[in-house]
Amino acid sequence: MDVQRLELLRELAERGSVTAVALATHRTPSAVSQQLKVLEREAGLPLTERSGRGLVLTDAGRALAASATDIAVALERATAVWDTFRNTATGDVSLVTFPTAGQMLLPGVLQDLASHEGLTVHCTDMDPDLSDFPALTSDYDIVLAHSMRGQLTWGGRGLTSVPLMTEPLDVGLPADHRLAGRVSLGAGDVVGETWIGVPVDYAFERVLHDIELQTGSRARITQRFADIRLIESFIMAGLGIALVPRYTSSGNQPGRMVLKPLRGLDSERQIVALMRPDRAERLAVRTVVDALRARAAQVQAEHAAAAG
Amino acid sequence: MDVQRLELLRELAERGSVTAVALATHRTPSAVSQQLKVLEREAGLPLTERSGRGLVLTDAGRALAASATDIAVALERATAVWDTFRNTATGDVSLVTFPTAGQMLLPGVLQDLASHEGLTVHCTDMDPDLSDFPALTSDYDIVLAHSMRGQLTWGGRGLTSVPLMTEPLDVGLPADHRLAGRVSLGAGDVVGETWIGVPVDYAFERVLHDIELQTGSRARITQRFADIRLIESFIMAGLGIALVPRYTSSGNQPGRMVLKPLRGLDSERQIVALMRPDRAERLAVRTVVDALRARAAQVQAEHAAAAG
DNA sequence: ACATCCATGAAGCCAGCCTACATAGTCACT
DNA sequence: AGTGACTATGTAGGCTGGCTTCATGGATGT
Repeated sequence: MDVQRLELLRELAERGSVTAVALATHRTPSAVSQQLKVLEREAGLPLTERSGRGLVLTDAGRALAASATDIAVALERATAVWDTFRNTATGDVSLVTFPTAGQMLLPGVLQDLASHEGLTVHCTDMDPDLSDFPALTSDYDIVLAHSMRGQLTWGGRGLTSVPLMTEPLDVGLPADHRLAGRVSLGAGDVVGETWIGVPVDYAFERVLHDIELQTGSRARITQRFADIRLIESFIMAGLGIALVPRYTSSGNQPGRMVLKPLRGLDSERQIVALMRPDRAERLAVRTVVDALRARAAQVQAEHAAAAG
Repeated sequence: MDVQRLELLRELAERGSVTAVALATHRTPSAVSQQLKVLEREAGLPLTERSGRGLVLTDAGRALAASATDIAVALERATAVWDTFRNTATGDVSLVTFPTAGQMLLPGVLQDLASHEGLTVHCTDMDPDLSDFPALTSDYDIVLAHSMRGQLTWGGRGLTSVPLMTEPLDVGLPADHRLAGRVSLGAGDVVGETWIGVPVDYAFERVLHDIELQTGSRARITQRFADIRLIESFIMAGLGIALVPRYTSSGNQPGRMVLKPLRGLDSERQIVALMRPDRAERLAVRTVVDALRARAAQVQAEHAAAAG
């Protein structure tokens, strides 16, 4: 009963094809195929079966892959033990973020982690919503993901999820807008405005939907952008209003743009760190996550202080 | 980070010497030493240190050995998964028992397990109290142990313990004894008798101690035997009375011996199956333990019916 | 001081896992 | 229907890594 082989089976469960597993583990497909065959012979029952030109796991295969995860967790916990004894979080940690969260958190996090000799964090950004967050955990140690409240798409898949912060979505207005003097806005105040939206199927869309549901009117959306800077430039040009994540935006720009909270709506997003459970056990990974949490708390505190 | 090596470290933690580990794992001491050295180099910190001509684990070594157990548990759980899918508990299970429990349970258990093709149970007996029950778990899958209530010497050591039954300790009397007509006996009734005891430091001794404590008198013990049959033969010969485990003894022998419960005393022993946690996960082992539990319950039920 | 018991080092053997290459089945597109 | 791309999987051979054997050195006890 070999751990390496079980690991291969788990990779197969996640990635779905022998070739993908081979790519990910720096081996040839032949090697993977051979090892799986050995495992199957040891098990004494079929773990995979062909389906078209690929192959899929049997029930037994899936069950075994699941317990392989437990083994991986125990293993990583063991290495975390000696990392703790050396008191050094070392190694490489890969992280993928969506742009806004990265801009808000990562510079500070990397500065905070600079003191950790031997700990290298590799960061990449990837468009949100276009990418399947859970799937990314196969290729990155940490995936910064966001979700609107209530839609807990992950966690069910056996992934570890650490909440970092909840960020309110405000309404961004030009500074000379007729509503710019208000403290907060309700759905009725804003539904008639010209909106700058996000691409269809982006998560923010739901808040606009809620506004429409609450008022019974349709919002007029003329532009759709993914990039927050682009949206803000349109707001400041007086071309419309938009939902803007409070901490991520450039904030109130005196004379150009103001942010107003939405009331009576569930208008905030959860930002979480998403990980495969075994990866989450690594001391280096936990160290980075802790830094993320600290930084997120700091950002929230700063904004609370500024508002109060 | 290799599982095999961690396993070796765990064996070292249990057995205390490289040579012992080598013996147990069918390797040469040199091989063990080399592997431990590799592990140490990987860990980047000392896991063992010399002490006299042997060596002992450092704190880090012990911690790592402990997490090695978690890995072993996860691993055995994985093999249990596929055993479950094959629906066959196969392989060899080794068991060591003290004589009385073995006589009471094992014949029935082995009969019950005869239907399991490919499951072989190797049984051995060993003198109780003389042997250190927890230590035996290194060499046997299942250790049948007994303890008096309140003395939970094991469990603390990270061992898995499954209770099988609690067996009352009765007083065995010759059939023509003056107390033979009584339903039950108190400490005062029996303390003045001539006793046949067990070797000093046997667990039963505690009940006699309690009797002495309760009455303030000393019991007169003239013979000390470990073997229950021998004790019974002395009772029937009218040479004294003794504590007799109710289910294990030959029971009431019309015209020769009667058993009377002790009241007002905590006079019973716990019979448990003691296992290393990883071994306990094996389906074959669990199957045997289940059979033991069933048999034990049956024995208790039969006696309850006979008494009622 | 000697015998003994321990851990460990060096040299060499061998199994197991990998790569490279070749084969066979499945699918999509013409 | 045929061709090409893509899938998994066999076969042959090389290389790494863990084992054994033999030898060394320190610690203990008589």
